[in-house]
Amino acid sequence: MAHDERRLEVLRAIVQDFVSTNDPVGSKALAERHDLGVSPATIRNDMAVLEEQGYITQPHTSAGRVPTDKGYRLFVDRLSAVKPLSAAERRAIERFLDGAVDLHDVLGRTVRLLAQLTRQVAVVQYPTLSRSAVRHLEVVQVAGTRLLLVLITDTGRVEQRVVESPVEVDAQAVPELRALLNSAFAGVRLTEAGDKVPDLLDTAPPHLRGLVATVSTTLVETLVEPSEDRLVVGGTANLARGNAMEFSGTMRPLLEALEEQVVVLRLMGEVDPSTVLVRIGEENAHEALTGASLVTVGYGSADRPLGGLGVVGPTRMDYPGNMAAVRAVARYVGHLLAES
Amino acid sequence: MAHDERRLEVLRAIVQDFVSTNDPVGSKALAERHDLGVSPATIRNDMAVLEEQGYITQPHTSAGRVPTDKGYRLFVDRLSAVKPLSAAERRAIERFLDGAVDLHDVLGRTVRLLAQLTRQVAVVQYPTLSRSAVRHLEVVQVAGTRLLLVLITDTGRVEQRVVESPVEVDAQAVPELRALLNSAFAGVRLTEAGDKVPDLLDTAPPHLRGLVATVSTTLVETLVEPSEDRLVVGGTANLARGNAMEFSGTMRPLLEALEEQVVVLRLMGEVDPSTVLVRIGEENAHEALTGASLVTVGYGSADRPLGGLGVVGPTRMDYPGNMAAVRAVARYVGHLLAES
DNA sequence: GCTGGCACCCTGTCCGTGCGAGTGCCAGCC
DNA sequence: GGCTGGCACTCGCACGGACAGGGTGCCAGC
Repeated sequence: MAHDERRLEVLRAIVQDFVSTNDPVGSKALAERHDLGVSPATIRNDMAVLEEQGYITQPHTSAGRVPTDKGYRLFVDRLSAVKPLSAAERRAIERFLDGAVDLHDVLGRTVRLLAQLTRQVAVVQYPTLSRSAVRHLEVVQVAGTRLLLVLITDTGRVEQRVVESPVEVDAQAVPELRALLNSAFAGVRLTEAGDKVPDLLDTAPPHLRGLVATVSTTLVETLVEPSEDRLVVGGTANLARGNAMEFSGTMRPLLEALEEQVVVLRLMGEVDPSTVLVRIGEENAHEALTGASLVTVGYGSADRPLGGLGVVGPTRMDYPGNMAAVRAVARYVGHLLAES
Repeated sequence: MAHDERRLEVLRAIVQDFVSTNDPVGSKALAERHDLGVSPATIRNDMAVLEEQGYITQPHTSAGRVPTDKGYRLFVDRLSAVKPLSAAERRAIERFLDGAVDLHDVLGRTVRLLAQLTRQVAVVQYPTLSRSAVRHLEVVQVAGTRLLLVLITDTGRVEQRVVESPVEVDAQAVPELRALLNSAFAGVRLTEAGDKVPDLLDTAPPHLRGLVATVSTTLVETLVEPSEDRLVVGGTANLARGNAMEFSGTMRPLLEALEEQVVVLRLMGEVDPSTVLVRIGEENAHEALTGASLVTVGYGSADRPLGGLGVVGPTRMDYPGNMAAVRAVARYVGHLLAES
């Protein structure tokens, strides 16, 4: 029905105008700025219906309309096309990310890049340990009973743990231990590391057995557990951008949630590399994130997801632009980490 | 002269009142809340002198007085005693920091602890590489021509670099290379690593010489250079605390400076473990930090400084309290890292 | 050198008014 | 039936004047 059709067109126009101006948008302005082919009065009628259906609302009587969360949702789902990035932006991505020296650097650059591209707060999850495999294990003795265990994963991540041995460790035993651990764990996914322990204990020479048990317990315990996921956050200065702060109340709860990390990480957990996920306002089901939207996507390949990244900003954000930026950056980072 | 004496007492009272209430403080309120033994009129005279000398100022005619940067400086230097921490706070420090599993964790906890203790933004510098020594070097081949170099320092820090070799690397050569590097560099301060290279090249067996040259060049180049210093920032949510934002304009430049890191790191460079350094407002000589004060101190021992930590907040902050907290935390972290 | 008193200044607040933006509704037109 | 122009109505906001309160500077007196 051409009828409904136009109504959606009106909604799209409202979202676009409101995102770019931050003013509630009225029927007259809409008619002027968009070729809707109808008069303001007609638009008013459509608006009344849209409001009835819960897609828009007026902050107070006799002000323009503002999209609701539901309105943004419809916009994202049906009314927007992902905006392709400009050539300059593509180039910026390459230039920014090339020349990173290590994982930390890659993620640091990524987060800054995303923040700059979208003018929002950017978050990047460290490649999840549980999805990676052991590339190398290193054991260094730092004191009589104390060993430093360094794990290098095939995603280039380096993890360290101190292991306290109940008995003095013979310096001779360290290279043996290293060899044993590597032959047992090299190439093994961290999630499956636990399964290898019995085998390892069987094959270990008797004089090392105690030590191997201690070390592999720590290894499995601390590294299989995915709680250690970390998050890199950047561009928080963008929160303070809108002169009249965009967020309803203060932005403090948001800053707190970002530092908390756990909230955001949980949301990141559901992400996959093939689709950009958008969570709008109340959909986040977390108090601090009411009034905020997340645009997230996984990076890595479909069979080998590494983690997630995205941006968080006010619900009043440029969804198509941010979705495009997030997706493009995720692809690039995925390639970068896959080949290293 | 009892005269000057009282005038300073007035300044101290002004600073204390203003810090706790955030209202410009007037002569009458001062006389009521502090036992200065004189009448408001007298205090007014003293205030006029203090203003003349530049220690206080009035935001506008007929409002109370507010300390200037210079006033805070005098307060910090001469009028305040470092407030000892409460037993509860000491316990909190221990409880918070114990049970950290690795360096990253220690620093993360530290920054959260400091932020919580002071209700300001906290910053902690990673232990500086250039001041540490090599504990162990690990070489892992990740592809034909690509080696991953992992450096473990005696401060427990782990650094990694990818080294691209011009020629295919023989898998056999890797253990040899590792042994060579370790015997050459183990125990050597990173700053002095460069000096060892000629020796190393002399003693290296001919077939490894090219490889050793490549690797040690990368090592020295990238690791001696202190630019890689990192900063952990926490408690930014505290910036948004003051309902009427404490900072003159917006807090955006400050957030930007904190993300920039380099600005703060430069200030951290001058820090040492024996004295708490306070930089007030304009003293920071950086635009973004005008209106902000830094309280910093080094951690580590005098002969072995590791890095710096501190808090940044509005010039209107509780200097004695923050100085005490910063010092106490630095001491504890210093011990913690020294023994690991 | 301190004190009380007084005139003065300034800001923040409260209220009333006018204006403008935007709406809803209605009658008329295509 | 749907669209349009017109019109009355409703608020929010900006402007401006009045007012109270807090704070100062100065002066004369002790």
